[in-house]
Amino acid sequence: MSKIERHGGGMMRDRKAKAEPRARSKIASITTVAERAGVSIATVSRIVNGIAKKASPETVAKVQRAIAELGYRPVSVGRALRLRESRIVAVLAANLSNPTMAAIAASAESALRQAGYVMVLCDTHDRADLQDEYLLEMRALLVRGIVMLAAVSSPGLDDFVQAKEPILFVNRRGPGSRTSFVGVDNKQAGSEVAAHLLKLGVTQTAVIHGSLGSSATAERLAGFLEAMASEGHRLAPHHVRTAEVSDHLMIGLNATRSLLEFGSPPHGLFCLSDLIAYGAHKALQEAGLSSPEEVRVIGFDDNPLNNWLAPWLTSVKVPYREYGTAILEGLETIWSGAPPRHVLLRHHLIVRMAGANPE
Amino acid sequence: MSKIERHGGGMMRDRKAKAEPRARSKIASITTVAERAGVSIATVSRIVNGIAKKASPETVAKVQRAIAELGYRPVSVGRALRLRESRIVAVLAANLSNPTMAAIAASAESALRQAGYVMVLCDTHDRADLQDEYLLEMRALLVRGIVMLAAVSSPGLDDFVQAKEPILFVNRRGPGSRTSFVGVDNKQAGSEVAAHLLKLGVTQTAVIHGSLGSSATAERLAGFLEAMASEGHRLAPHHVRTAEVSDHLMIGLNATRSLLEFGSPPHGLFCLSDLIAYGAHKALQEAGLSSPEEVRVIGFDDNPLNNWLAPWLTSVKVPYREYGTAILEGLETIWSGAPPRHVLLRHHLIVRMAGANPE
DNA sequence: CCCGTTAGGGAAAACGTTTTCCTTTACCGA
DNA sequence: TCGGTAAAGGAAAACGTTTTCCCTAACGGG
Repeated sequence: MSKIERHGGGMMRDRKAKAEPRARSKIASITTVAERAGVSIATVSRIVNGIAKKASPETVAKVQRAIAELGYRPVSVGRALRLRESRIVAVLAANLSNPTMAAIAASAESALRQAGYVMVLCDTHDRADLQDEYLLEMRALLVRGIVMLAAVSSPGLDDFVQAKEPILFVNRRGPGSRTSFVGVDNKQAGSEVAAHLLKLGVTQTAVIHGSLGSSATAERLAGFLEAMASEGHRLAPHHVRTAEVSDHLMIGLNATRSLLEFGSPPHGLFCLSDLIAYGAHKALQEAGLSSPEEVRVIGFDDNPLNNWLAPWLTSVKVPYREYGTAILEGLETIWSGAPPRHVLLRHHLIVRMAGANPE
Repeated sequence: MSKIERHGGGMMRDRKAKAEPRARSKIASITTVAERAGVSIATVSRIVNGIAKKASPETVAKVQRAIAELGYRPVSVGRALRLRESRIVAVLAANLSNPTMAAIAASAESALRQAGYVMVLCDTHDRADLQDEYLLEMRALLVRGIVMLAAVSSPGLDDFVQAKEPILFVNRRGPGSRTSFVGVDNKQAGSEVAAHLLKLGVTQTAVIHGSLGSSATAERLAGFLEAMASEGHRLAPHHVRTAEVSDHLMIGLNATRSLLEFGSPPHGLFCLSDLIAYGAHKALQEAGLSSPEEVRVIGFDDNPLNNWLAPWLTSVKVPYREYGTAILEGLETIWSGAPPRHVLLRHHLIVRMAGANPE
């Protein structure tokens, strides 16, 4: 205060009164601990980090007592600055309102936490500009790794990949071939769906998909179409549809509505995500078509709620729970300097046959 | 390398070969910018932070050019260390597999991001020990604020509240009365549900709830029971149920199953979360009971998927989307030093009447 | 001509770590 | 006794900021 008084008046102050770092309850720093234990901060640091052979048992005991008494915990920020790397891992998700992505993010959080990391979660809303902004922000945070949970292609992303930043791609592959990846075998899954329908004798099929910019979408579609074609069934162009909206639910609804305007409905409808399938289901209901009896709807992801709310929906289950550890391992591979790997998690086709009215 | 060679062999190394901070592509620091622009780092800092009246227009131009050329962005960690406070806001959620919490977290992320903050998201799994561990970790990160998205009571939490750490409680109230809160008026909502049922002539009702440790649960229940009682309807003890599991879906399933063992089913079933309602619905189906015709099921939260998958479920809609800005405002209130406030967001009862078989 | 003010900007400290050197003992073998 | 080595631990630098002082030059008023 006295320093401000010197000027004699408040008019001249051109910055906000923020002045010095905020008070907040003082927390113990390594210096406090060192003083209390009567050693140097170097020794405290070594003991905290378990560097052996550098302190006598008595010293270790002294220091640990001081730590306990003061409730000391190293300030990550100091460490990060010195090491030029924090214990933070960033997860950039394309769309957190998608239950599947949210579930994968949650799984990643657990796995990262157990390994001592902290997750920063960002929603890029599938926008290239936001994604780039986030990438820069994350670099400024000195994050230890970046997990792209469904990346969109963007100039900044290319730069980061080029610069060999530690990036792991999940579900959608990264640019170029030298990127690490965790996901499912979308193409294989697509062809399994085709096989399943054919086994049921369903040959009149249609597909509804979201943006083909996503490698996952493109691969699912390719797998399905190729498997169908190899059995002699080629889908008419108007049987492979999408809609000009970004929300998958609305894609399902709108695309199915317009699909039904083209003559007789298909007997099998492959929706490239569960959300699309929900939308499709609604459109089918509107049209008085029951699923799965009249139109067999197949989704992708297998939202856990399907067991409770969508007993009519056959879906490709992706193993959310396993994503967390796979992501962690993927990051560790990157950190170890090993060449990039592609890890494919096992999926399963969950077949549900219950009618819309299950009584 | 040469330093290691000195020892002549690998046996003696007692630390991992990590040695010095990792290489990574060198990113520009404030020093680089200062040198390039031919000014001091103090000047660069002032210009970056928009401190007026301290640099001539030409200097500003020079510096900004240097910044652009180098692609400089301040390293948050350095700033955080100096200010003893980062731009990170931590969100500690009780259960990220709950779609409602995930949605609120996603909403918070957007709002925080727009205000220039970065969200760290943690899943406490409703465990006191994990929550405490996270709290300490977040303090070590020098986070600017902590959002407790459904807190569990824990010793560490009490400490933090005592220490006046900037904590905002969401959905579940914090310990003591001097804590900031954002949520809905659970009690009022509970009584509205009662009123709704009574208006429909439904007086035989039951309630299924999760842990009563949650203030939200307790308030919803109290609101409902009191409103019922005030109209002369008291629920039998076995009509207010829970189940000894943590998963809300299973609570709904198990509690409803055992409820149905007690004579005639209620005509109205208030489930204190949508997930509980989904479980209840399944149990009702098993028993051959249709909803809403025979048993009117009412949920809470109104999962966005209800419109698509649960046309039989009337539910209290909480405004997810509004949580983000409310949370941001709540934090800003705390930071401004104003006394704690309780903000109640508007809820709505969404009435759905469609039968289980909507054709 | 002198004093006071202001604009413009630099030097340096501080934030909390980790790690590299360096020093001091103590001990052991020859 | 000497030389060498190991154990134990300290001093100090560095990481990238922000901010407090401080300095200089210019300028305006008396």
